[in-house]
Amino acid sequence: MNYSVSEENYIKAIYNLNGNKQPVSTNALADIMATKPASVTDMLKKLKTKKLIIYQPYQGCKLSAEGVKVALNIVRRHRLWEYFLAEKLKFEWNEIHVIAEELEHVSNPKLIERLDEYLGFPRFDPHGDPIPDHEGKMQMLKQVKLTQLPLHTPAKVSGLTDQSTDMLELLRHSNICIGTDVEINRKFGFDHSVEIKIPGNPLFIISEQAAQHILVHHE
Amino acid sequence: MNYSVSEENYIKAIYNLNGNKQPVSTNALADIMATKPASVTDMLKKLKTKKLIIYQPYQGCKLSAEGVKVALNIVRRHRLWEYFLAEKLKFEWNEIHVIAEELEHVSNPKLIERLDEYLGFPRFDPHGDPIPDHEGKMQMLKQVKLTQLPLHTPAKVSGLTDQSTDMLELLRHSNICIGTDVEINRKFGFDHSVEIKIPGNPLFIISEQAAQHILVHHE
DNA sequence: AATATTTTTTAGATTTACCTAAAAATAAAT
DNA sequence: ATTTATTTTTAGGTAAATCTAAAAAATATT
Ligand SMILES: [Mn+2]
Ligand SMILES: [Mn+2]
Ligand SMILES: [Mn+2]
Ligand SMILES: [Mn+2]
Repeated sequence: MNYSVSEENYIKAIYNLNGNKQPVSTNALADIMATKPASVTDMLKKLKTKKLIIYQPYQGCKLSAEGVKVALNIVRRHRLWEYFLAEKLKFEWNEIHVIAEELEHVSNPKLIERLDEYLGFPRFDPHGDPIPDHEGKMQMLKQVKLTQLPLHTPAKVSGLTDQSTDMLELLRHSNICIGTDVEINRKFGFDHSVEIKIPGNPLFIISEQAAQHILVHHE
Repeated sequence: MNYSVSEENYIKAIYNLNGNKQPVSTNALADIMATKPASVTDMLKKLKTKKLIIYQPYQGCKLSAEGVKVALNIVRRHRLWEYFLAEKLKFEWNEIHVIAEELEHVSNPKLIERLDEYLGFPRFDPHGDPIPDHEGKMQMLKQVKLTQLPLHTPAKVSGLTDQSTDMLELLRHSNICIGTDVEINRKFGFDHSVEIKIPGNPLFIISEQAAQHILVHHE
């Protein structure tokens, strides 16, 4: 099957709202899609007839098994293009998302397989999110929030729970990227801010608010 | 300005029918766009109000100066992506066109400039067609048919006037691609076939029929 | 010049993806 | 248990891009 750009964006939005697990409300979807609830209802009816979602009026919607498959494919395309943009075209990691929003809809299957191969089958995108393989499987890491990392324990930044422009700006200013080695040098009880050590960089402090959105993994 | 995929495809089609020089008929356009003349008329009215074409009912259409600019930009994107697909993703030259048809509409200007840079500012696409630079300028080669290349004159294959599957098969069998260095070693008066020399390859003969569709440039 | 043919445009519909305003269903508060 | 507020759906409409069928204009043929 082949889906319109609009259908694909809805499917991906439902997936991003955890619609493969819990029901997603019409309003939540309208909010994310920057559209009106009435438009969402129209689209939900359409996606239901295409058997991509499970939907009963007033009950919210969830992705069907087929819907999850379609969603994972879009996510795969999105993240592979993000990797390409960052790795090959040297875009900053905060610039890549908008461009990948467009590229993800170019749906030639052979193109994506060749791109994957060309990139060396990366398993994580530049934001640390896992890239589904051609079967939709993706590798998960056991991550902890930076706020919960024990003192003096070397770890690697592997994800972000806030990927807003403001957050990315802050991180770039602090020289933190996905893959950066970090360690907590000190924790401040007053505001729960943490002092970070990055090899080769001077020590610096980050707020609890920021640190709780930075995921790391260690051992 | 930002144009729809449909508008862009029409502009490019007009350009490909030499609509920057001669008027293009409604039927010719309908033919190329695989649509009905009535639909073409609708679109021509729209492109006229956007000042991309010069159009009077029953008189055909031509691109305006702005229309040519837009067209060259689409052609630039198309050919850069074709180069990427062939050079980096190792697609065959006959597979790349359809994919580039989609990619050309991803219209982030910085993306295209970065891609151009990443590819090393190529000036010709894998079919030998010139790639407009960011200002719309493109380098033209004085090409001659291989049949008209003088004996023992080193030249480079730079274009094809027949891009059929059969032609490709023949060329691939003979190790001829765009950019291949060739030289005519001998011409046979009987059937006007020519013996070709490619550095590092054994000599071989090609028919006049094939040779007249291969464009080369020399000096 | 009159007629026939081809080309192009208009008229009127359809589909997709939106919208606003109002009605209906659900959830929360009294 | 009512009333009130929130959420969601229906009803009806718009704009883009297509279509078919019919009318009009331009060309070609007698
Ligand atoms: Mn998108
Ligand atoms: Mn990402
Ligand atoms: Mn196209
Ligand atoms: Mn080409």
